[in-house]
Amino acid sequence: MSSPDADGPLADQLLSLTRRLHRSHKHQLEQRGVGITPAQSRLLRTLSHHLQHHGSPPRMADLAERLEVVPRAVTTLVDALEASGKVRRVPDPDNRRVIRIEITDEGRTALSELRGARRAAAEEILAPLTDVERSVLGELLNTLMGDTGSPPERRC
Amino acid sequence: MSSPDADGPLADQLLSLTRRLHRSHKHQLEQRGVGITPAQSRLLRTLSHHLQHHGSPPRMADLAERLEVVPRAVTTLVDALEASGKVRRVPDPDNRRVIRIEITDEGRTALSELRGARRAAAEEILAPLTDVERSVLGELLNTLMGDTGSPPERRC
DNA sequence: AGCTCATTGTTACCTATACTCACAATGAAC
DNA sequence: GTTCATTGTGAGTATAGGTAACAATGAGCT
Repeated sequence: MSSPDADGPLADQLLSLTRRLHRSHKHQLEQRGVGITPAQSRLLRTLSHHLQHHGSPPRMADLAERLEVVPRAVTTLVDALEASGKVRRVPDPDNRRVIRIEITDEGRTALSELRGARRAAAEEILAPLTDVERSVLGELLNTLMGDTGSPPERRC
Repeated sequence: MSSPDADGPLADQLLSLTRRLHRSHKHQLEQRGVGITPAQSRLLRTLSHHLQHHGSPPRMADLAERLEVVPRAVTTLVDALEASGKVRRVPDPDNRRVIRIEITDEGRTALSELRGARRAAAEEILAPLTDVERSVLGELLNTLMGDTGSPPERRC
């Protein structure tokens, strides 16, 4: 704690930086005509990630936990993605309350376009950094994001 | 460019991190009953910063540029801050188009409470990092935020 | 003078994201 | 089988931002 006052400005810069990153990401998505918003993009990637690690498509609740939002927020996102044919709601045969979210072929196509958009946005923001600096930043972010996975509704 | 594919996940982590930071900041502001939103908090700090560096209170357009939003977005924020007595709209005697935004005593009080909230939010998020790591992160962020100050309306 | 054009802030409206609350359907436990 | 927990969603709200149109003002030019 040699300089505790530095954390405030540090937080400010972090927020400003990510504001730019988010804007750049949104901009890239619009430019490329992928037709999805940043939050939908994040959901699609989460979908793919879950499938790789669990084999089965996630439930709405799984997505909510992963995205760190309340389940209700996921509904809206899935609504939009389903309307544009990127995902499909599939009822779970074992438990009629749950809905599995499957990615469609169109969704997979979007995912790859999306990867480009995300990379371009990252490149635009991270341009001033060398490869070494990027990996250092990556390490720091890994440390920061490592453990705590507390959803907002369980805060307090 | 030893591993260009790393930028995508890096961007993801950056965005996730700031989602948490933003949420924590909001949470802190609510807890302490400061009665302002994160965006208003940012405007207040910008106000103070401008005053320190220019001596005179900023115009709406100055704030918009500094915050990297369109002028219209500033109007809403100043509306809210003025309604709660934190700032004051003062007409410029030299140019009747411009409005100077002055911070009130109540606004200054809010600023100090706000500093605590921001620090607490930063602390909550940055907890896993040592002092050295924080300064490294600070350096990286300085590099990233250094130059480009392009407002959104001038993008493209 | 007057006429044109740029600047400045704002009114009105729209979008994206995420929240809370209430609720219906379902499963689980006693 | 009545009670309780889980799961997803309808309805409504708040925050943050954007566009488009506009009125008021200043500046430049003839």
